[in-house]
Amino acid sequence: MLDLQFIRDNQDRVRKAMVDKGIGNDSIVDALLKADEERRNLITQTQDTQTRANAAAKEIGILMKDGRKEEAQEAIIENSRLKAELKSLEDGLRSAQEVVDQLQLEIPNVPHESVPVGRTPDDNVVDEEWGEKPIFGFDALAHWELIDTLNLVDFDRGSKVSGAGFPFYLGAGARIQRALTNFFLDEAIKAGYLEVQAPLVVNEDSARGTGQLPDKEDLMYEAQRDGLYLIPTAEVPVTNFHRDEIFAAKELPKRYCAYTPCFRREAGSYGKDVRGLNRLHQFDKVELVHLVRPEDSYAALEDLREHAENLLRKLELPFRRLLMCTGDMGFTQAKKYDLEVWSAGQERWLEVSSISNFESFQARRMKIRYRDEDGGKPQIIHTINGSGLAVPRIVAALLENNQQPDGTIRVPDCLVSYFGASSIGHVRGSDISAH
RNA sequence: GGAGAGGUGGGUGAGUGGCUGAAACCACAGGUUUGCUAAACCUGCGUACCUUUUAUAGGGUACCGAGGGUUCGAAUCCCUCCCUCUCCGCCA
Repeated sequence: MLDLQFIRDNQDRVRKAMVDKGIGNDSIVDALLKADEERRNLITQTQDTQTRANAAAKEIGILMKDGRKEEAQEAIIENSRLKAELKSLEDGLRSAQEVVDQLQLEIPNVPHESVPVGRTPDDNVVDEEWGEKPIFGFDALAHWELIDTLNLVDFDRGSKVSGAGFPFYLGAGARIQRALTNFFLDEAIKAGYLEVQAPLVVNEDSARGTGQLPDKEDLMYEAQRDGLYLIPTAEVPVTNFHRDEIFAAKELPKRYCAYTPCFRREAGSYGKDVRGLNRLHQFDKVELVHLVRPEDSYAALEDLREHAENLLRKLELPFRRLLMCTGDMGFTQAKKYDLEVWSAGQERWLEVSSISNFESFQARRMKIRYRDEDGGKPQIIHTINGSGLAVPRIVAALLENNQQPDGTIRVPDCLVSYFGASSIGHVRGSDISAH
């Protein structure tokens, strides 16, 4: 949510943002400004009337105390008229306010000046590629084939028990995910993040706070009876942790890491895009969240990005970084990077991290503020978050990139102690034969 | 799930219809003074919005869990909802 004053003062930038992001149309801005003007007019009138009514009520109190009953009675009658007037003013104000509130939620965040203008994913800028794509002397398999051979994941029974996109992970398949999760958390803790375990369901206010509502209901599973949503990412509970709070300046920055399963309803496309571990309705992820002063947010964005990239380097996975264009970056972001990992069996890039600066857009909705050392009014903070990292796609890439001629999978050095072995399926089936 | 109690400013906590945006204390910030692992005293100290032809300034309105209602006037009375605590039951 953008500041109303900002929208008033920067109409052109806001209109351009909507065009560049390809969201709505700028008649919303006109409607908003008109409703806002009406709202402010009504506020002025309403408050003016209230001032008079308050004065009258006070006067009546004094008259009553002095025992001047008749004068008081006259004043009461007089004041009743004011009250009726007030009623209609308030009704008008309420509906004007509703219009403003609703339209304000329909205006997207303004992209940072460094963000390329573009319409489609093709307009995203590839910032950097790192690492060597592996070259095999044999036919490289896709991870779903490797998974089958090594019996790491059971998709069919997942479908039976829950539905498509809810797999069971078995034996080494389960353990490699646990190893990755622990590795990610430990790295984050080393970097100074505070680990949190968050609720996996949130209420409507929280979903609105981080921008999942309104309009993105379809993204989330809903427990309607209890008014709760399954979290699509730990970003939602972790950022809302500080909703409606005012920090002292010295308390910032706040940096949190959280491992949670993530639930996504998104229908998505069919075929290869959703094959295997590429796209699931439930997946594990470690999320990183920063709450910072406004002037620090772009440095924090780079810091988080660097952290996530280092994880990929340690995992020895080739990856590239995309700077997302205006049309592909989303409603709430001011600037966003995607990290994509090379998956050698499928010969495609898989998104494993999305790192965004929301500036004050989320924090304004959540009323997360801080007070500067100099005192003065509380100011809205900035929020940044990013994955560090999404687990199943890392597994997919790891399986595909590290497959060996003998059918085993090499485990990267950084994971060996977490995983407890230097390869998966070294003795064919030994990990899972017990099952 | 059953029964009861309660939700006031950063904290504790007064306040049962008008002079209370809210006492007091603590915490915090600034100042004075004495000086020595600090104390005493003074002052300040909620948020949002509107507005004043533009100010680290003034004026106004709203907010005492949330939303409605009664009243000329509500933190104070009524209704609904949410939350917290205690006891009982159940339970990883």
